[in-house]
Amino acid sequence: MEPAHWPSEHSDALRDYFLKGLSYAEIGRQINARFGTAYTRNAVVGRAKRLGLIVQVRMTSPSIVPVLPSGACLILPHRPALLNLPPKSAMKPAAQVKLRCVGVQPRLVPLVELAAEDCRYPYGGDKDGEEITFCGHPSEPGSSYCTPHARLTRRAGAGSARVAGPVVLRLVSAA
DNA sequence: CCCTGATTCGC
DNA sequence: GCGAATCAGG
Repeated sequence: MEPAHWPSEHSDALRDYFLKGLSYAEIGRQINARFGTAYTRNAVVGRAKRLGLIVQVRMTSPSIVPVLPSGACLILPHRPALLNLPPKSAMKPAAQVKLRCVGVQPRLVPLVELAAEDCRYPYGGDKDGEEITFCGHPSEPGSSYCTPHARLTRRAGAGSARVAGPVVLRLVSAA
């Protein structure tokens, strides 16, 4: 990794997605797809936190209430009904966020030319006003995506990449 | 089992 | 500051 620091574009995208309500994993995948990076969701979370997007609730155990005035009780005098920032929970607008970027070359088929068996994997949804095209690769039966995209929707790296594991410590009982 | 969120810790 | 490892919940 050359850039030890997040480019502003990445941070901007992160903030955008974050405020949009996407999950960290999705944000990470989106950013990775768009910029060709390899941020893990951990990285996204960590970055988001450091960036100040994440609400840090400082709840230390002891003495949550520093002072307890005999008469004055500050029991939430104000009730801000709605906050500017959407709560990290209770929101699922982007149910199925499409992903992109895989080792595949999308045919970028326009919607009008998209066949029934073509992988409906959106490309170009990054920028507003940009034409959205689709992967167009033959999709798996029963799925709307081609193999790589279908699996991209799921987990990454796994699948046929179970190598590089923690070795197979094999005891050679040579004698 | 899979997923995600959030924190901690070493680099 | 960065991100992997790790823990915790669904």
